[in-house]
Order: sequence, then C-alpha cells, then structure tokens
Amino acid sequence: MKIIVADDHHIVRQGLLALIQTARVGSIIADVDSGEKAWQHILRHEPDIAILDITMGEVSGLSVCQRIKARGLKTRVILLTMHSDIKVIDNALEAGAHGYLPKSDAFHSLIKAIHTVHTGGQYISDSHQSELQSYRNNKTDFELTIREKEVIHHIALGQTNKEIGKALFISAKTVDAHRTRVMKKLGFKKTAQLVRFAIEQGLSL
Amino acid sequence: MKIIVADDHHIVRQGLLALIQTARVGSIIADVDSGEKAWQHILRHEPDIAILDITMGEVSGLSVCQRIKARGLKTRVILLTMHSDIKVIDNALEAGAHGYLPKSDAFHSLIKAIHTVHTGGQYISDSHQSELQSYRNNKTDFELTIREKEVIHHIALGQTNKEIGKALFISAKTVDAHRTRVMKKLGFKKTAQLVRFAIEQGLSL
DNA sequence: AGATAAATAGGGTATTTCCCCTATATCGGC
DNA sequence: GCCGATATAGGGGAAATACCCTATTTATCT
Repeated sequence: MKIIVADDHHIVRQGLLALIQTARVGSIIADVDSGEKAWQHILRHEPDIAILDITMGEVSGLSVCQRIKARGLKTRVILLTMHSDIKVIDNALEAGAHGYLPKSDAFHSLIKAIHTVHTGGQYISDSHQSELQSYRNNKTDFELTIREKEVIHHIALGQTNKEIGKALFISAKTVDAHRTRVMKKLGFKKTAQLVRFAIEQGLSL
Repeated sequence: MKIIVADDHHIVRQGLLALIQTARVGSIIADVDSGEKAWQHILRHEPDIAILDITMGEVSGLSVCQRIKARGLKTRVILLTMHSDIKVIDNALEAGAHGYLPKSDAFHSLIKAIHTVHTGGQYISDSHQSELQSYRNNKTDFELTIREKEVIHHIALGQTNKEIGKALFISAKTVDAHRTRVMKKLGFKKTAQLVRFAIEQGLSL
C-alpha cells in the first residue's frame, strides 16, 4: 500500500511516519509540507492513500481532495484536522474525503482509518458519526441574509442594539431579533463568539 | 535530562517522542494531553524541561508556564505553537517561557532548543529573534498585567464572568474587577471591542 | 518604613444581552 | 392566491454586563 502524507508541521509528519512504520501497514512514498506539493505528487504517482492536513498554507487538504475527486483518481483521502469541528467534518466528506481523523485521536484510530479506507469504506469515529447525523438532520441553511451580516458588522464594532438601531434606522428590538436569529443559526450563545466569527469571516470590515 | 511533553494531539506527541528518542537527548518521563495534567505532573516531579503546546483546551501551555514561574520551579519551558505569530511569541516569553518553537520547525530546531534551554539559555529561531526585536521596539505599551491578559483571553473565548472565575479559581466579582480595569485602561465600553483587541493582539490563544 | 501597584472580593445599580413569545408587511415563487 | 422567507417591532423576563464604590492582602520599589 502506497501512502503519501502532507502536513505543514514537521513534527506531525514525524509522528505519522513513526505510527505507520510501527504498524507495518504500508509504505510511505512521500511526505510533503504543502497542499501544492501533495497534489503534484498524487497526480504523478497516484498513491493508494493520501493523508492530508486540512489547514496548510495556500492549498488546503480540502482543495487537494476536491481535485482528486474531479480527476477521478483512485487515490483515497483521509483528512486530518486540529479541532474536530462537526461543520469541518461535514465539509470534508462533501469534498469527497473517504476518512476523517482529528489529530487528537490515537494510534489505533489512524490504523483503523487506513484499513477501512483502503478496503473501500468510509472512516469516521463513532462519536463523530452520530454527531454528524444529528447535525445534518437539523442543519438549517447557514447562510446569513444581507441584513443579518450588516447587523453583525455593527455588533463586531462594539455597538449596542440601541446604537445599531439608530445607525440602520430600525428599532433596537428589530436589531435584537436579527441578533437572536443569527445566534440560533450559528449556534452561538455570547457576543464574543459572534465577534470572533465576524472577524474571521471578514464581516467586520 | 527529564522531559515532559504536553499536547492535546496524540500524533504530535508521538512525533515529539520519536524525535527526542532518536536524538538521545533525554528521557521523556510523561506525555499528557492537557495543561491541567501537565501542571499536576510538573508540580509533583519537577522535570528539567516541559515542552508545552500553547493551545490546549481549558488550561493553555501559557497558563502552565505562568504557574511554573509563579512557584519558582526549576522546570524550564519550551512552548509550541501552530502558527508563528510574533505577538504570540512575545506573550510566551513574557509569560516566562525559556524557548519558543513553531510546530513547522524541523528536527534540529527542537534538539537545539532543548539543549539551549537546558543550559540556561533562551531559544528562539534567528528569524523570529530579529522580528521580535523590531516588534518590541515599536509596540505601544498597553500595560496590561499577566492576570488581565489571562482574563481577556477567556472573555475572547466567549466565557462569562462566572465561568472565568471557576476556570481561574477566583470569584466572578474579581473577574469583573479585572474586566472593568482593562476596559478603563484601553478606553473600551463593550465586550465586542475587547474581543477584537484580543484577537488582533494575539491574546486569544 | 512608607508608597505604589496588583490581585482579591464584596455591595449596589443601570444597562444590555439573550431568548422566549406574538404579530404585521412585503416580496418572490409555485 | 397562497406559502415561505425576510424584515419589521413589541412584551416580558432571567442573566450578564458595565461601572460606581470600598476594603484587604501581598509584593515591589524607594
């Protein structure tokens, strides 16, 4: 079994190499530190399995995964992440990943994932599986309306509902309604989380 | 040389163990997956070196580092992070870290860091060193105490005063006092502004 | 020794957030 | 013409905040 490992963190690559060697589960034909290098290598050698970190500089593991799917290559993909966010897992599987593994997971999970994926199956940990199920069942479209984004923008600037109301020529109560709806959509409970989201999504400019 | 490794990602721990064993640079007496466990272990066994991830669940490596400094333990700390943000490095060193290492750094950097730190030196990569110099030269001193930064960190995570109090073993009223003092120092009036500040200043890790 | 700063924590109050509810008007799609 | 989504807005209440105050302890500096 030919395996390629891609992660921008040298220590993580070392860990993966050590684990895979110990388990004698296959041979690593390459370990690279970027999505772009991974893609070049996969295109040329079409390995059996690609273990890709999601967050890697310019070309993410997700992006490489989509390219593999688009080209119809036989390489099967296991995506790795730091935090096991259910939204990210959903994205990963929709991008065509055959397996999903949080970095916090232990040795045997990795080996199990490699085996499962190689024999044509899909690997997700049991706990994530059930979580994903319920997430997909009641995932109400996460898209925010223009007005909602506008309100978030003002919230991230540190304005109160009253101030935002004045700025947008609506009542503070309406602002509160928008705010509450957004919170519900995103599953947040505090303004702080919303501000963080706004900054990360570029809604605060 | 006794070394403890703390990182919530199993694969990263494996990588560190493999590297340290290969280099025969010391013996790892423990590897744990949380800041709390690390702190308990360090308190009891006072190892020579603690290699701590900064971002670990509730108790960060930064926080463990501060505790070690406060207790005057001989354990020397090397902090690890994903992204080499200069603000985070500055925070880490001010928190009492003896070394700073991005996870993307290679084998020899880790070994060099361990050696340097063990012999009483401070390790940062050369490129980061010069960057840090210029950053510190023109950073406008906001004069926040370590405790205040710690509180801000939790606020930016979206925790309430009550929750922060529990996490830091102080009353919610004290958290409120810190919060109010920071607001006054920085001229803020809302949590949102504080969250923005924390993210921009790299205090949110 | 005295001053200063930091961390602790309580009392009190006004404001704000968070979240439940109902209700109306508008607009686009089927 | 009706349905669903969006935007509007109000009632109400529990929780959290922002900000005023005082006060003690510990540590550091002069």
